[in-house]
Amino acid sequence: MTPEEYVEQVLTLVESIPEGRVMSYGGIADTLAERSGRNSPRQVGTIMARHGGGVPWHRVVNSAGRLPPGNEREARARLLAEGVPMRGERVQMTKAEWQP
DNA sequence: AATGTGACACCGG
DNA sequence: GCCGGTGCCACAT
Repeated sequence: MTPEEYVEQVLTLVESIPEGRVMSYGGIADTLAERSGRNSPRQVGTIMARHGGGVPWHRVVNSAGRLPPGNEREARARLLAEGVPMRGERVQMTKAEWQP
C-alpha cells in the first residue's frame, strides 16, 4: 500500500466517525493495521496535521482525550456542540471513544 | 547510510 | 494528575 493510499484510508476512517463520538490516533492506527501493514499513531498524527482539513478532525484526539494542538478552541466548541462528554478540556474517552 | 523529528502511547515515580 | 524517560516508526534532512 502506497503512502497516498494510506492517507486516504485514514481520512476515510475519520469521516466515518459518528457525531458525538471520537477516535484516538492509536485507535485509528490499530484499526488500519491489518490492511495497511503499518501501526504508527505518530504517522496518523502527521497525516492529520497535513491533510486533516477536509474531515471532522476535531473528532480525533489523543489516548488521554486531549484535543489537537493548535486547534483546542475550535475543537472544544465543536465537540461540546455535538454532545461529546467532556471533563474540562478533555474528552471522557471511556464514554466517547468509538470503534468501527 | 546516518541522524533528527514528531497532532503518539505507555510506564514508573 | 503531572512530569520524564523510553519505545516506536515512517519521514525528512
